[in-house]
Amino acid sequence: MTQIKRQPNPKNCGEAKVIPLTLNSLKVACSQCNLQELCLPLGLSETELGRVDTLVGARRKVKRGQHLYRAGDPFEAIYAVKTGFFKTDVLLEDGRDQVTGFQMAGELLGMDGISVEAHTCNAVALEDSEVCLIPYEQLEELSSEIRTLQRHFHKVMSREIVRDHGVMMLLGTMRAEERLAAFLLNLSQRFMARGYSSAEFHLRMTREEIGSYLGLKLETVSRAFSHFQEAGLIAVQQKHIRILDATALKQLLNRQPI
Amino acid sequence: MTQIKRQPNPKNCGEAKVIPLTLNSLKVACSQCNLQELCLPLGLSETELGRVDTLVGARRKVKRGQHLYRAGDPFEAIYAVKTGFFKTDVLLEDGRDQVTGFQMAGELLGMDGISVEAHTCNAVALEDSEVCLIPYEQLEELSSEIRTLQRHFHKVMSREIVRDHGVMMLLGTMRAEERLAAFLLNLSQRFMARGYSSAEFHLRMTREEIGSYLGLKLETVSRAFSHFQEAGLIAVQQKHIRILDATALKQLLNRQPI
DNA sequence: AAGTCACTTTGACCCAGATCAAACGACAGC
DNA sequence: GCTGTCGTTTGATCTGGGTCAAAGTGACTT
Repeated sequence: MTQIKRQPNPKNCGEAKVIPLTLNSLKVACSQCNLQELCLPLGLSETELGRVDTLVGARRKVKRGQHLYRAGDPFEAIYAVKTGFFKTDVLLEDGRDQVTGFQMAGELLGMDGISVEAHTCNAVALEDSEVCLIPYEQLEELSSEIRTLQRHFHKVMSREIVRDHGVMMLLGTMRAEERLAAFLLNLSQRFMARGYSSAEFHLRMTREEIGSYLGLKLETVSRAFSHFQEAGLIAVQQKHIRILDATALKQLLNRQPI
Repeated sequence: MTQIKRQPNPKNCGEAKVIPLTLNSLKVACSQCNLQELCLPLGLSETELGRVDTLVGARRKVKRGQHLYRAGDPFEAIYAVKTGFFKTDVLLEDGRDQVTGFQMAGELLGMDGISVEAHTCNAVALEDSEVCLIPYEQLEELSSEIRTLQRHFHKVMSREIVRDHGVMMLLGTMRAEERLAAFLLNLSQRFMARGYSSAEFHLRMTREEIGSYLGLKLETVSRAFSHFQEAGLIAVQQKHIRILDATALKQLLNRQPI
């Protein structure tokens, strides 16, 4: 039951607290977690799951606006979102930045850090959140013993690569409204997979963050929302979204630009 | 010394031949390969390297224009480029496609296939090429025994994720000439790492393929090349590129757009 | 209750890059 | 050598989305 040492942090603000593992918190470790079908332990047997419980060492609360990790932080663990919502972003030297993804419950964060043993992007909570720490050293150890875990971890990383290809596609070939439609449908589908409504949800991110992710300016995102609303595809009120015509949204994607 | 079964292929054209492992081909397995410092076996000991030799089962020649694999093909192996040059691309239902990457000697191909046990993109040789087959089942097996190999494989996948983030950045925030400058500098650096000139090289891909990768139209790519040439940054003659002022190219990237 | 602040919407205008079109160059096959 | 094909360059024009600006909308503070 290893607890990851907190990284030393010059400024003492904006950082999250590690919750040491107690009998109480163990109750929500993987074998009892209702996210297990979406998360790392997918497909493990009862006994294997028991061993993964010993891997997931501690949980950590991250308040809205706080960083889970920052680019440059030493890489020690990957994180599974237990509750809440995160964004990851990359920062260029010249100040430009881009949101590379949004993560919700059951999704993993931090795999970018393995390559150079340091995180290469920032992870910020968009609402009060809680994550499970998965110390990487131990994950390696356990996954060399449990083949299913190794296989599944590889799949998770591979899925991340495939997801990134999808974003590249979106950024490289789609027009503004297609990008937003794809984004909404993707969110909708992920909320559904978690048992929430696929038709009605609350955006945790600002128009600017959506724009950054989609390679658009916030005004363009706002205009696209308004246009979708006028066309009767969705109902928007600030961050509250209701999808009225999912089929039409999907058709927007399959339309040839020429 | 396993040989991967060739996938059944309806059309018998455009597919590559598997070369069974012979005593002769063994001479160029990993332990004797001058690419080992760029490829999968990086950082392995002598004895570990010997075991990896038994993993890399066969090589396969792929002629220019042929597919190494296609989206939808069952995933059985990843590939290391031995010689030559590849592109990978994704195809959307509506016919739009995008190049997601270019791969040269020492680089790995096919990790996108792990996630759903089928390839999710196409890999096409841009010149006559040869790849080493790394059967995935055996890679899993061996990497659970050799910790260094496991670690290194994770790093390779993680590096792919980080690379994709770089492309997302490029597509989401950079202007046409910045994208092309970034592309040229990246190629230059990769040629250098392989012992070729970083200042002078031959593009294996068309303007259209560059454009697809960079989210631009081929005309825009061509115009950017011409503009770089007028500005004395490079000399272009068809696919032959000479970088005259790498510093200026780098400065193009660090310039604030506002 | 009023003020502040962060986010969003909407309008007017502009420009980078797309589109359309035509000419040009390189190379393979006959 | 000629010819067809494919890729590239260059010009002219158009437009989607960026930019700039101002007003609107909550939500939180005092």
